[in-house]
Amino acid sequence: MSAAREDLLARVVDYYARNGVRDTSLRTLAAAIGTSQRMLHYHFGSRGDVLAAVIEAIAGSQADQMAALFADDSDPLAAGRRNWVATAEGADRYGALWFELATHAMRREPYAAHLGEVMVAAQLRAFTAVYERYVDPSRARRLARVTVGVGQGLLFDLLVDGDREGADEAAAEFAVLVRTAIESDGGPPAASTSG
Amino acid sequence: MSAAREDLLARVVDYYARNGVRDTSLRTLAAAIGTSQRMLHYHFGSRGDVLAAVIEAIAGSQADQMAALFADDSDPLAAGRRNWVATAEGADRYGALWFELATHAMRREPYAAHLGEVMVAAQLRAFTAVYERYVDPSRARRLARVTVGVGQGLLFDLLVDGDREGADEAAAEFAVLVRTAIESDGGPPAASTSG
DNA sequence: GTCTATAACTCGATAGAC
DNA sequence: GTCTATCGAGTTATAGAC
Repeated sequence: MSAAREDLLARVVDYYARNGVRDTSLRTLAAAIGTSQRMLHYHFGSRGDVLAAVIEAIAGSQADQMAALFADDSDPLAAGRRNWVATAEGADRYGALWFELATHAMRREPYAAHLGEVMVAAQLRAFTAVYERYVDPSRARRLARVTVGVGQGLLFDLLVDGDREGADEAAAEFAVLVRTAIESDGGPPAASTSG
Repeated sequence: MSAAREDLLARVVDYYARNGVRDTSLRTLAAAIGTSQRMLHYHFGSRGDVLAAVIEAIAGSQADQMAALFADDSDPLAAGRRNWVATAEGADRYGALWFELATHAMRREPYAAHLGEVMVAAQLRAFTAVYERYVDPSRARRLARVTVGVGQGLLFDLLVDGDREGADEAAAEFAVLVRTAIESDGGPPAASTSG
């Protein structure tokens, strides 16, 4: 994986993020990012291989971001807040591409399997681990799925209607709902060594 | 709008729902639904006009479904439950198309403006009206946005990982969160004539 | 309204020099 | 690694008979 390829890939991702994947030919793409159609074939292979490389890049950086957001677990519930802030900040740039690529995973395209895993399963695991500090494992799983859903859904609505303030307020409201639920819950069955 | 066109449109929607819009040429589409490329042009116009007609059809039936789901307001909170059931039932058939078309609204394509309105604004209004029976208008708006987001987000996760049972459980868990929040809330500021 | 045929164009992919 | 040139297939859209 040469430096030239890395450089090219970054520009391809940026172009797709701004313009979408659909209706973008290799010709148009190459001209827009200052390279030639020939170079795209040379570095990536077919058009599908370009898309696959983009999807892998997005999946990879999403995984990295997740790891960073959940690294500091001194205040586990804050991970949810940090996760939403990061999501909303990247919305303008990567939001629409996020959903467009997600549809590839939904249609079970093999090259998008890893992305699907990162988009849902990885997040579910992370939030389940967080909630298991406060409630029993079964409810932790349910709360995790709701939380991941809220993240995806608020991003969806934000991208469609552009109401960032409303989205932020809703995220805060959800945090209240979760805190209330956890506080009135009996807590995890086993003893937890809270840090 | 002739009966032939209506009939054709229904088949186009069905094909797009099963196969996606991208990478589908008019030739392929026409052959698959038992018509000719010429007829698509005749009834709809350009390829873009076909897509616009599909989007309008989806927006229209979504609006109809919403109206039906919120018509019976004897138990307002049940609307959320009915909404989720309807969403999950249609997931396999229309879920991926829903998100694919949503990206057109996110990119502010003019022909998708109405769809965006139906996908978010209309739902926000409906759920805000529901919650205003229980809490003050400001919190009702926030809860409505969370609720709409949960619907979109749980559908997203369901389509990506296929876990219908997990999605249903999460929807039920969210209903518990909302009920708890409403019960511990002071209620709406003005007197409400509860039915 | 429906058909066949085709014009005019763009696409992905490759050839081959440097 | 990067360029220009091009092949062959596939695309939208239209023409024109019935």
